[in-house]
Amino acid sequence: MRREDVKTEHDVREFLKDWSEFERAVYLAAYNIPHGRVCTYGSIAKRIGRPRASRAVANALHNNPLYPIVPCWRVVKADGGFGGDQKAAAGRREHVRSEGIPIANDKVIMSKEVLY
DNA sequence: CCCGTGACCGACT
DNA sequence: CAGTCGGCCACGG
Repeated sequence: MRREDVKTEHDVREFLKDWSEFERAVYLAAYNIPHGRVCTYGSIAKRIGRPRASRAVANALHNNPLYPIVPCWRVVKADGGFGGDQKAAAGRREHVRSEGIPIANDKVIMSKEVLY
């Protein structure tokens, strides 16, 4: 399965067959975040049944092999901020803003409407 | 198997 | 309300 041919969730599974179960779960969860919404590292962790693995979730997303098929930029910190080095964080922030999500003071304004 | 390294989190000053 | 601190956990060396 070639990266360029990944179009569906099934394709994502296939493409990641050799990755760990944990990473696969993280990428699949992120893959399902709808356009115009965001999710936190912690909630992704809960969603995949590892409620305390938020740091590991962040590590996995940092190595996202399916960008931009897996929209890792829609995953933010619990306070709406963007982690990582400034340059990359700013890039994800603008990407999120371009999808219509309200931002103030470099953070997403967390509301239940925008939260996935 | 131990150790350092993070795109984290919640509680507590 | 901004920092700090301890706990967390997958991964690679």
